[in-house]
Amino acid sequence: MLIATWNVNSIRTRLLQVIDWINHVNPDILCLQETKVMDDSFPFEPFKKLGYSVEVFGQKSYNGVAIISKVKANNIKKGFYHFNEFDQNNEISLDQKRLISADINGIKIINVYVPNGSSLESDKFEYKINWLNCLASFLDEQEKKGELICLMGDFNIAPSDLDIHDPKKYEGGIMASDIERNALNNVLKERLIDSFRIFEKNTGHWSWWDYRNNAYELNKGWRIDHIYISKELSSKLKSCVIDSTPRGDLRPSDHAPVMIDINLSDINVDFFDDEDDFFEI
DNA sequence: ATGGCAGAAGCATTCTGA
Repeated sequence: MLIATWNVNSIRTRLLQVIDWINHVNPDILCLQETKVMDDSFPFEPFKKLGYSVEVFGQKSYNGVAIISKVKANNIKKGFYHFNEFDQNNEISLDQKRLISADINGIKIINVYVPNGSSLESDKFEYKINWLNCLASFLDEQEKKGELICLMGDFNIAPSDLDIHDPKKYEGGIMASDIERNALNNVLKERLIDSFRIFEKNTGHWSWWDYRNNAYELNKGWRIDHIYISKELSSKLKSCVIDSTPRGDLRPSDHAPVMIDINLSDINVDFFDDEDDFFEI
């Protein structure tokens, strides 16, 4: 089963490239970030024509996430829903459309677009850290249910200096600070593993290249798009790949898609309690 | 130290991103 994540930086602008990529790669699940479109304007039809179902959580101009899957998603949740009942005014939970989750093929799929944070001195940085703390408590809730988790998306954090083309230059700055890395590790705790690092221990692998300064041509990138999986899934993981080819297209997203291949055959499908979580393989 | 490039909104220019 192929599971992919891609920050497309506007789904309407990138539509043909995304459809083309799906036709080439044939993913089972594709999580999108920065769709930048309200739900009623999302281009559903091209995906439905290819046999995919689409779940969206969008807003005007900014942010926006979507889950595109061959098997229809169950138990779709938008935002940090676990806060909503007791924290109606929490802008972290309700304002910016940055998280959508669903159960697909016995796995809890969590698609996130983590705030960028601008700079360490910015109010947006505080928002980023608060948002990550909310994500940590969201995962605490999921963990209580004992689900297999695949948490993926644009994290806007390089987990280590190996994930930055020039770590000295960006040391301690946005996407590279200890504060962000600690907040990320608090989300992951001991329960989630970086799929990419199971296979690749070296530097030089990027998922994002700045539009400016010829960064892609000079291969000056960062690895900030990640797929984290439950420990129980890691033994079933066959590969994790960053496909940088779409970044070389005309008018590309500044991010490349990342994907994993999981051997689904021996996952226990009785995992979920809810009856409507049963599915066909 | 600064700006550079791109997208959306909306029609000149600003806001946001990373």
